[in-house]
Amino acid sequence: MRSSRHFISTIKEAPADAELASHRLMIRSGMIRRLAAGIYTWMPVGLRVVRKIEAIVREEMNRAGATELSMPVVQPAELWQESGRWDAYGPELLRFQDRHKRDFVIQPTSEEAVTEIARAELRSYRRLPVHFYQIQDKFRDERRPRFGVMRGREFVMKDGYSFHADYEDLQREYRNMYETYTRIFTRLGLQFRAVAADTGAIGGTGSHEFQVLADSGEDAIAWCPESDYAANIELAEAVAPKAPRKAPAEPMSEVATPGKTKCEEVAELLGVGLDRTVKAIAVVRDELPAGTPGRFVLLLIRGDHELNEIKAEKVLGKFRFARDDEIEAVLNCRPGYIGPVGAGPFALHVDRSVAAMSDFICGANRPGFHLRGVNWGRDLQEPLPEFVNDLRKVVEGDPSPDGKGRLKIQRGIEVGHIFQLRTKYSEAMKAVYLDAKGRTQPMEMGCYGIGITRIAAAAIEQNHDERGIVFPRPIAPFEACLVPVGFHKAAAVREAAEKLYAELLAAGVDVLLEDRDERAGVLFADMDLLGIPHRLVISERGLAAGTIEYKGRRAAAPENAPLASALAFLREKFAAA
RNA sequence: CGGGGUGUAGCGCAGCCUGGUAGCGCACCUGCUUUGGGAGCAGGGUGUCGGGAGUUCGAAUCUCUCCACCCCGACCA
Repeated sequence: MRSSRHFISTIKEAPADAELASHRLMIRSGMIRRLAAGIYTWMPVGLRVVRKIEAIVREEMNRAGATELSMPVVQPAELWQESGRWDAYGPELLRFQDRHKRDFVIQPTSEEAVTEIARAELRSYRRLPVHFYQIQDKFRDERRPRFGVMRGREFVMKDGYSFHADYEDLQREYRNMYETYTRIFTRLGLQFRAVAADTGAIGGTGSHEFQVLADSGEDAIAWCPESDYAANIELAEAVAPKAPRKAPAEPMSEVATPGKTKCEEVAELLGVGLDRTVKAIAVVRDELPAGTPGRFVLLLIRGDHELNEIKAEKVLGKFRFARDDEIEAVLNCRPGYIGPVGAGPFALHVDRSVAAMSDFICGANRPGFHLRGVNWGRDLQEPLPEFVNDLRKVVEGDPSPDGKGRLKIQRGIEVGHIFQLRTKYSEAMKAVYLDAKGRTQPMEMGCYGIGITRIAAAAIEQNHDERGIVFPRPIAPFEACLVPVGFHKAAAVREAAEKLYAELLAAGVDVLLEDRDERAGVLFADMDLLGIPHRLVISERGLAAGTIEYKGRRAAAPENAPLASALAFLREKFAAA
């Protein structure tokens, strides 16, 4: 490819709203251009990266025994009503009507469409297992799209769906996909970690996420250096304290804490550790009618811990945070001073750490006052076991749930997710087959996603420097570039460049010939910005000596090689990289 | 969804407070010079000042309204 014909369009200044390095660099390098919030055009250079990622994913999926098909982006509402997701998915599901006023959706994933195929085509156990996958556009009307294509609304995803006669076979395919994903992300040149994950809205049991490690990631993962434990922080269990609760040592007393509404402030005022305080988070379960006991809940979390909403939802079902006016109406106390002692109609749900505390500090349900020396059993009723649960996020240094050491916390970008769906969709949509004995059975299902376009952003997030992107070779828009200095001035340079360019192309090297009529500095800067991993420079100076200059994108300084053996030299560098 | 902010040339911004008919840098076009790390000089403005309504002799500027986009929050007791 010649740069003069490839629409290279770099800019020096990125839009002011591009926060993330990857977002900024993708704009500056001309990989993407924004069309609307969370919606981007893939420019020629960016599209090459996407296509390379797709090719690796496709190759490994095919190798793993999956079969590619392509389902419609526009899908009828009936299918989604049948699975229940028309109601369950919420506003992220983009819906519209056609000219006949019939409802449609733009697919955010394709469980329904693929199950429709499965139930029509897979009538016999003899046709199972089957694994269909597709690589194409998805649309999710994100509440807040940001970070360029990292969290865009329209994006490219590889989504695969497998159908099995029994759970054992689903588990076999799940392991197969775990290994396939590991191979894919390794080949893509990414640093990643597979972690146990929550199954979330998609449903089912058993799930792993593949997280690219990056400080800017939106997810937090907890892992144990001493074992192979790794989980999304949403899921990671905070194990119950082992030490028995200490006996009460202080009497309960009220202390004035005017203006101190946060645990941090109260702890500082009283000169005690944050882990001696308890915060009370008021929530409401709207599905319980007004007046029902348990509609208002007070969640008790240790002051130095944070609520894990996903864990709380597993215990409580759907809930929302109480409004200030609701708290005042029920407790006659404003937020900041509420607590479990005398909390009236609020049901108490207690984190395990709090249940193990004694002589703790909490709000007094009286504005401007907290209680200290509070103890379970003595000052407030000992909570029943079903009201003591794991409600908090794990923190660095917590014991690993597998008992083999202490947890570390790291941030990550979710680029892959595999699920065992079991029979959630096959039962809802009656995807059944006949087994060897002629009995009707629901199919066991798995689903497996990879965020193709997000990988491009994640790779840049993980690989960049002050001059621009540093692409891993497998996904670089070009694996090498040939930069002639004086292409439009010196016939000798042009001839040598054309000759070597033809030789590299014939050898199958994915090379960009920089034939634009620009100053050398512009060409070098652009090649660095684009992150081309290997660079060859032809110049009059070099030609006189019979040499060509080589520089790796990460290398500090260039080196020279004989022009005659440039191809062999480049191949050595490829092999070494 | 809640709070805040911003919309002026392709991009980054100034001008707005205190109304007088639009400007800077980059990019872009022309010419000359330059030519191995984002060149220099000279010339060129490519704009419904987000849309609409209002106040006014006069609105980018003041008022109202709508829209778009961005940021923060939605763990706060």
